[in-house]
Amino acid sequence: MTTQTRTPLSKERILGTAVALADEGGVDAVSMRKIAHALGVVPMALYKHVQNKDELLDGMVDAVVGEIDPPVAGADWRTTVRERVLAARRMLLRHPWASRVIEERTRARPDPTPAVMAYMDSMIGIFRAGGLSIDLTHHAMHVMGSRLLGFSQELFEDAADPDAPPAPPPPPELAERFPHIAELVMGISHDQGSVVGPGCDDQFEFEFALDLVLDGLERRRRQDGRVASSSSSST
Amino acid sequence: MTTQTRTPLSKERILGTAVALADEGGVDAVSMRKIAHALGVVPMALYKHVQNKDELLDGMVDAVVGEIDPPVAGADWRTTVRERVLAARRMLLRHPWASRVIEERTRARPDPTPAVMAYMDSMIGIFRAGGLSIDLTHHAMHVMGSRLLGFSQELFEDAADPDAPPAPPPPPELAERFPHIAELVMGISHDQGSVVGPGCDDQFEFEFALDLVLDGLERRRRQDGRVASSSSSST
DNA sequence: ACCTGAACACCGTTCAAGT
DNA sequence: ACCTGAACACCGTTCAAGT
Repeated sequence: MTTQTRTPLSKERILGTAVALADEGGVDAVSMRKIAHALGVVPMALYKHVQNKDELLDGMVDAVVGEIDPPVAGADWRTTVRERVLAARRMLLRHPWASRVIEERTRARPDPTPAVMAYMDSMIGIFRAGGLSIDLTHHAMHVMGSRLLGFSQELFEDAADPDAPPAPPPPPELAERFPHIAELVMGISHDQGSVVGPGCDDQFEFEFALDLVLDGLERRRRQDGRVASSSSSST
Repeated sequence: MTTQTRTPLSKERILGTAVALADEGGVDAVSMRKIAHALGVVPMALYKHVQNKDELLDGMVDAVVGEIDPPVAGADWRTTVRERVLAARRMLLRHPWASRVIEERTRARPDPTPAVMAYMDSMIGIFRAGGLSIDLTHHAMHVMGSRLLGFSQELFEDAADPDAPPAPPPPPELAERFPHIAELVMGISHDQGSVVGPGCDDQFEFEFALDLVLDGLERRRRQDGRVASSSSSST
């Protein structure tokens, strides 16, 4: 009905609308019918620019992975990787649906999408330039794999909202069934100012894990140098 | 039509059928209608034992998490955690749909399901008994979070099937666009017997990452002892 | 030749009608 | 009072009919 009809449909416009819908309403808000409706178009019109929904999801993945800030030049490998991963995390926080879709689509396709390939290629290049052996770089990519795309971690999920109600103290029945969880929740609370825990600082926890992994890789790199790659590890 | 009608419907029977369907056909094979059909029952009959599909998925999560072998007694914390995580991985390999569903449902619920809580409680107990501080245990749980449930990692996904066709050498066009990936693929191939890489040994890569993390936690634990928890880290 | 509406084969779930 | 079939509001996608 609007003048939107002027603007011709294109894959970019479709992907942009799909990403916007996902950002607003989660991945369930992305359907061929809803995208078409948002564009003032009949559902079947989308199939001129996109083969099917899987290809649409691949396009969304490429769009957001392409948003990740490029690596900054001039620092050591550890800093460069760290910044790049934190940039990836910022993208994932902007698009909460993305980690799920990236994982799903990467699993479903024979190869990752081009932007994901480019991201991986760049990351491998940083490791290699930093002096990691091919073997160690390969292991490093696997280690980062579960991390750099930020899957899960929030097993506690205490709601990041700082204005949330103070969260009821753990019911005594929980303390009885799960004493160690209860101790942890209490302990975390005491370490901080507030009486009952305001939940976890996800950014801190993410960086803790990232640094733990980077420390380990740097240690392995130095060992590699000393033992001249005597271990013929698998793959 | 069969004598199945004799066996009364129960939540256990429904969950067992749902898990079997998922094991065979993936998570898409799990629908209220298909479960009902497999049980020789009308779809609405399921709603007597299960409030809705989300509750069914929660039940499936609890069923498979409950399958994880309990911790073995008498070893140091590092070995105990290692064995437990490898047991979790074995469960995830038996039920390839599980990591996705566990993540989805854990994200959607206010608290994890009871079996997941029990698993976490047990894991926390192992860390604490091993001498990790409450703070460090908390960080450790976050670090393990993305790992112990085994999300992702397979970014390469070279098909674990050892009898797969030798995999075509990377097309020269790929080597041009993604030189670092190409180098890695070639390098991995050379390190092994075969001419072109047979893909990754996922079990090896998993254990490499796990040991990297456990090494890092053990190191932090020893540091903690020396500095008497001077760092008042967030959460 | 192009576009598109109706239709197909699915969903989870509601609800009223039948026993 | 209980059970259940039809119906509702959705899906992605096919395909034939209309321009």
